[in-house]
Amino acid sequence: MRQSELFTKTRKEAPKDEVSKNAILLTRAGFIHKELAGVYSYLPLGLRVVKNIENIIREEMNAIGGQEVLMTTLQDPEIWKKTNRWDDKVVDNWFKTKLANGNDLGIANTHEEPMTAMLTEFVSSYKDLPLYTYQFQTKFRNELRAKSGIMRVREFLMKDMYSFNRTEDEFKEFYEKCAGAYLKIFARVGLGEKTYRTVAAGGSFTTNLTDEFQTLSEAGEDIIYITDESKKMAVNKEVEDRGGEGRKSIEVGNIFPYGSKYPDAFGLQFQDEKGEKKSIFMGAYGIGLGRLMGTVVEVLSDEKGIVWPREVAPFQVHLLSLTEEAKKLADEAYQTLISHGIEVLYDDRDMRAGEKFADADLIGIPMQVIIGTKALVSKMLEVKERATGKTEELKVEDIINKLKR
RNA sequence: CGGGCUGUGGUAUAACGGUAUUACUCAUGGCUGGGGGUCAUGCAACCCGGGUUCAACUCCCGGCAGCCCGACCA
Repeated sequence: MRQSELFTKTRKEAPKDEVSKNAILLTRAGFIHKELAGVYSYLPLGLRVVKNIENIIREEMNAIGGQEVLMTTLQDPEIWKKTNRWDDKVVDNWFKTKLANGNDLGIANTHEEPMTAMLTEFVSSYKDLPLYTYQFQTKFRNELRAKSGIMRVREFLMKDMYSFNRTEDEFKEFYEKCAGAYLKIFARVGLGEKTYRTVAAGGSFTTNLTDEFQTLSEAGEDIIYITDESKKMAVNKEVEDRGGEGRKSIEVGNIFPYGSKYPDAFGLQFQDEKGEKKSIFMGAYGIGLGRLMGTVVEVLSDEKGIVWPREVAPFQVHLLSLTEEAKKLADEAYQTLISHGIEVLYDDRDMRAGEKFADADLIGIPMQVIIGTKALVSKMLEVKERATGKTEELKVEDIINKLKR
């Protein structure tokens, strides 16, 4: 798209109410807008990143047999009472509201209960299993204190998958498969080097140990000990306090074995080949999309701004037209690139070169194509890699080939 | 939820018991044109309520909001 038409604009100064790097850069670059503490809107550039992350996750979830659904934000309290999780004393971060008739209504903070309850309508035989459902859905959690920009918020988009298996072995097999899919996701969003599968305590509703995926970052709230660098394994300090050199990290995903607690609570069971009723083994698998986006910014940005990895960047190419004379050539390059299906942010604004460079570095699109007086003479385009600053001279066709590869 | 700090144009800030500074943004025009350039003109603000006072953005009380530390975090 043409940047002259983009309604957001960049800022030189950090907002005074943000301290975290992710919120400062994302706000300055025009990706997000804060509505309330811990409540952020996503602007065109930010939404593109979220959608890219969503698509990566969707591909990996589909690859392991996930079926996408979309469940509701408004939830029936009766469902939650069955597992004793409606009471504020048990789950204290509920947002709740009431119907016009005065009845209580829950506002989604997770979906174990409604998902399990819904499936009683469809699952009753061993032939119906295994089943893996997932969704991208907004969760609301009444955190006592929102903090760290988009890392810990009260309203956020989450991918939550739920697994339903016939046997514990079948469940474990899937659990490992999903762990593998998670590592692929984190690698694709550019965090592979720094992300570890981490043994953690399960929290209030799971007695078992669970697995978290932790990305090393000074902005993190957790501390992990790396147990095997080559296998990317670690253990959370909350499980095993060794002292010594823990590393700060951000929890970018988690997977939980639930056993049969939730399915049994709703009578979600199946009949095996012999007609016997059996319990279902359940698991849950979460990734917060906003937190993942914030983590990418925390880990990969530099002093000039954000550095998006290729697969999550809002555009593939940032085309900069530096002078009035270069405009015609830049227009042609823009048309050629988009006609080949390449997503281009075209800085066609009437501004000085310095400001365009600064904006491009702040916004962080991985490839910058710069058209100024140099290009008019050589007929070659200057291609600059945002991450390294390296430049090379290429023809438009070469750029297209490079991106298609 | 406990403790601390802070609320001034769209953004970031200054000063003051007598209605408000500067910069950026924005608008118009000039010079400029490869790393947020420059000159001129202009638009635009004191979180809300109460109190003290001749007079409150300023002091006091209450509220609301934001940030930080801690606790919490399926």
